[in-house]
Amino acid sequence: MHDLGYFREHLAEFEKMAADRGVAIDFAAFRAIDQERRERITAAERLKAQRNKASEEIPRLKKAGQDASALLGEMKQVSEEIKRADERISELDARLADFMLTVPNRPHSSVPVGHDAAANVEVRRWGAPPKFDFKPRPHWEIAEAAGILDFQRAVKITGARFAVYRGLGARLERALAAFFLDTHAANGYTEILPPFIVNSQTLTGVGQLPKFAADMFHLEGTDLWLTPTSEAELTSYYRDETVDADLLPIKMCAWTACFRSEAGAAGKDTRGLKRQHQFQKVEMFKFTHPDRSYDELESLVANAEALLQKLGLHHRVVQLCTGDMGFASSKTYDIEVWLPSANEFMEISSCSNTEAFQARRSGIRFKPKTGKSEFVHTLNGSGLAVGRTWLAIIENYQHADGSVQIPQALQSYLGTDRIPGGTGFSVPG
RNA sequence: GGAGAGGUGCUGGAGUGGCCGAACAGGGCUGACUGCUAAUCAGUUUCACCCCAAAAGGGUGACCGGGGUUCGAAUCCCCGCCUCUCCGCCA
Repeated sequence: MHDLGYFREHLAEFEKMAADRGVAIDFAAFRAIDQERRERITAAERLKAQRNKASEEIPRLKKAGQDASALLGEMKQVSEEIKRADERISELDARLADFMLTVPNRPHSSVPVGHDAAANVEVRRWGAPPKFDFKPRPHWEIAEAAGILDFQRAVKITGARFAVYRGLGARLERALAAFFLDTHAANGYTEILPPFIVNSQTLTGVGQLPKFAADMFHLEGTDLWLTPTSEAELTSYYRDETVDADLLPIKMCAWTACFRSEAGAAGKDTRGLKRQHQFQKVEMFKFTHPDRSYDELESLVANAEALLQKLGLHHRVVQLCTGDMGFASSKTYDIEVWLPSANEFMEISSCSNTEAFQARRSGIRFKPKTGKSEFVHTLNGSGLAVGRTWLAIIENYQHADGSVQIPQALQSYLGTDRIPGGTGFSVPG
């Protein structure tokens, strides 16, 4: 219940947040429950003080050889009353905790107010769309013809929204992940290889639970889930710890598979790699001092953009408005890469400062030189979504003959400068 | 998966029903003292919640987590989680 004081103190700001994000939250119910809880605690604690006094009195009476049975009987009554009161208090505690866990983070004052993506603001663009003297094809056509991607057999193995990468396709995925991780390492991020399965507490700490249970894969009969993003693992790395202030900022990166049930996305992006149940992502993550977190957000975005620049991919940076931001975020920049076949931009990275939202839920503090320990700020950003980068390369570097040119930065990882085109539209056996 | 041992404060480690928020040692902090460092001496050292306008003060709870027994639980009982040792199995 250590969030309670913080919550009460900022209630007005939370109400403003709900309006800005366009979500309905019953704050009146919160106030009523909070009020009753306090009254019950006061009453219960009075009884407990009485019980404690009697607990000193009883052995004294016994030692003096006096009869304590009257007091014993009275205390039995009191104990039962205490038990009933405590049960009601835990019930109220649970309701307050549930309530607080479903309230999203407060947006930073610099975030544009709006209820949907229409209110997002483009911050900058880099590069230009590639020019084709033929009609550019979508990546699934090119890739299946080239024999580097196979959806048909993925259906056999698992089901819809899964993919099999093959030959240079598989190697391109691996090359991208390695290129990303090596670049991050050079920028001072420590590489982490975490578990891909996480427990409920880890997911609650980042804000995925309890609200978004339906968007994840749950392992039946356990408290475990397939991770939807390594942001969860990286946050929980320091869960319930107080880190040394001198260590901040702590920068980490991780390559993992990510799993999303994509509930509610039926019929959306059903062709191609864009929206899969399983995809790979390299994540960048920072634990920072509260005074530095917005500077660190800018450099985090710059680190992600630099990857696209080295790959020569046209992209833009968009600042999300209040209504389009994620549950845990105070401020988010999306990076969107150009997609020739669709003639539009596609999200390839999302970089957020959650301020102390996740740190509070996860109990991550730092101890300053003087004074009390404080919550750190946590930042996360894709650097980058590997599958989406893969498809962006296939589409942006395609040739009329179906072959794909490989950007310079990737050639040593892939061991070739081009993926040969295929003639048919089905993957060979 | 089977058998056993165990989980106490910043750390090590006592504590088997009331005198334990917790001995003792170490560490940290404050002060004193000694050219400096070191040593020595004295003091101090958790967090959450409730009452109180606030401060001062008072109170409640917390010895892995959750239940139970009892007037009273770190201590007894049950369930769970985790760690260690041995055996089995396995990439």
